[in-house]
Amino acid sequence: MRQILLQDTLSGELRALQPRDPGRVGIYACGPTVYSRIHVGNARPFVVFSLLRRFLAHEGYEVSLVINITDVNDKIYDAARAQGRASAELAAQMSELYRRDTDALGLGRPDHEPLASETIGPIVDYIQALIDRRHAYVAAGDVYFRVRSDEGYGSLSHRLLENMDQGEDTGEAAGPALKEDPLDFALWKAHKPGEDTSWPAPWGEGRPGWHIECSAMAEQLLGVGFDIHGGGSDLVFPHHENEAAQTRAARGAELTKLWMHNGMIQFTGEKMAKSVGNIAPLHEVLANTGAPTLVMYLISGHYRQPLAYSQSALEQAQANVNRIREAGRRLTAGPAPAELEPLRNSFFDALARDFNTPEALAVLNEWLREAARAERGATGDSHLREMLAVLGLEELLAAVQQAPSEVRELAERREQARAERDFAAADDLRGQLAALGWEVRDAAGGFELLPL
RNA sequence: GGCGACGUGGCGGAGUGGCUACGCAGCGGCCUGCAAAGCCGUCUACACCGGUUCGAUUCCGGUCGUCGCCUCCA
Repeated sequence: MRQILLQDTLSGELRALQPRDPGRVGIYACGPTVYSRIHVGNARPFVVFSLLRRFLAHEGYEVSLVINITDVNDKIYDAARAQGRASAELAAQMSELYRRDTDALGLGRPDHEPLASETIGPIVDYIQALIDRRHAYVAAGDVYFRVRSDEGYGSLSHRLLENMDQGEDTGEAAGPALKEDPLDFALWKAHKPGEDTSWPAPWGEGRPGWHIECSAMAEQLLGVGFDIHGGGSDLVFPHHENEAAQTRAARGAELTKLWMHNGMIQFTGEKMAKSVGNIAPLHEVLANTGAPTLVMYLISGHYRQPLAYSQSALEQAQANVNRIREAGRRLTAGPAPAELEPLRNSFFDALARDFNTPEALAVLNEWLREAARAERGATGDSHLREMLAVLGLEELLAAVQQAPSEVRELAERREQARAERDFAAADDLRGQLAALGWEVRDAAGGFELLPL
């Protein structure tokens, strides 16, 4: 087992992973709010944490990955209302599409995908605990968290309360100020006319606020003080700051041991976001590029850095994917040469240093070069298979599909023409093959047919 | 304004106090009927200005620029 270092947002430092329960790692990552289909930016944390899980499993850990689905939220009410639909129906549909869209990444499902709407009981209990401990108060059916009652508030996002731009909508029209302090945030929102879902609670009918669901769901599935909490860097404040505060206040313990945040996907110079409108829907991109190319694109930069989205970036990823695929074809199934072992190890060492996928890919390239250089007869593919599996790119080694017989026949005829040095006919047959969607290559012992 | 991060060669993108990252593109060569694929070799760097140091792209300070958060947001 390698020592695994990860950048922790709270301390701002690289920290060694030391699981709460030896050999077992619990990860909670914030998933989408389901009011529309997800985009490439939303896919980044899904991919990062799915691959991190693979790497940790590779290193011998038993991993439990939780990615939640927020299915009760203002945006869902708004979107459903605009479409004249029930909010629960919209949320259910978008949840299903989210699963389908992320399934298409080919990385499998998280171990748990809790829904806010199915965790109401624990959420209510959580809020009650906060009220009992005087960290929360009821105001006209709402319940608010008393931010100044948490001494640690601001520590995760590294900001001081006095520096906070208390971004309350100054809208006097917003009604009477229910909060004791503008910094306080809602744990529970009283039911309002026009909202078509609500649940009973000791302080009145309503629904949970955004942040409390994560504290509750994470605790339900992983307990307090689990190993890694992740999500996009845009969630550090206020979402994760609030989660941390809630758990500290309710349980007297830290929610997680390590905070891990991925950088934003940028499109047209700024963060890809629904609110900006610069969206590339995941399912559309996947339909065009295929999963390996998109995954390659996402791991071509370090997870903490911003990553620019563009056609040319996808083309680069496509080229990388093709090169690996080509290289894989020249290998044979079986153990890799012992002299390539150091490179295999360097690959995983790179991932152990804050999940440095670009560095790992550089090592993988070296492995490919050495494998090609050493190529005498047959080089085993075991290392490559192992490395690609951790990156979620195992399908690059899938066997090429067999060409249909009529295609093979054309290729045979072309071989014949070449043997007779009738190159005009040979080139014509190559054109015919291309028209059928097959590329013919002259190989050492004959020809090779590859789908275009 | 506050907080956090970043500015690397034509492009993408790691990393390091002194030693080729890596990939794409380019260039030269090998292979080849042609092509594709592949192999070998190779050119373009560390925003700017100071400081520390025998030596800085790498540490410190400043300048300029960019991004994220401070409001829903992966």
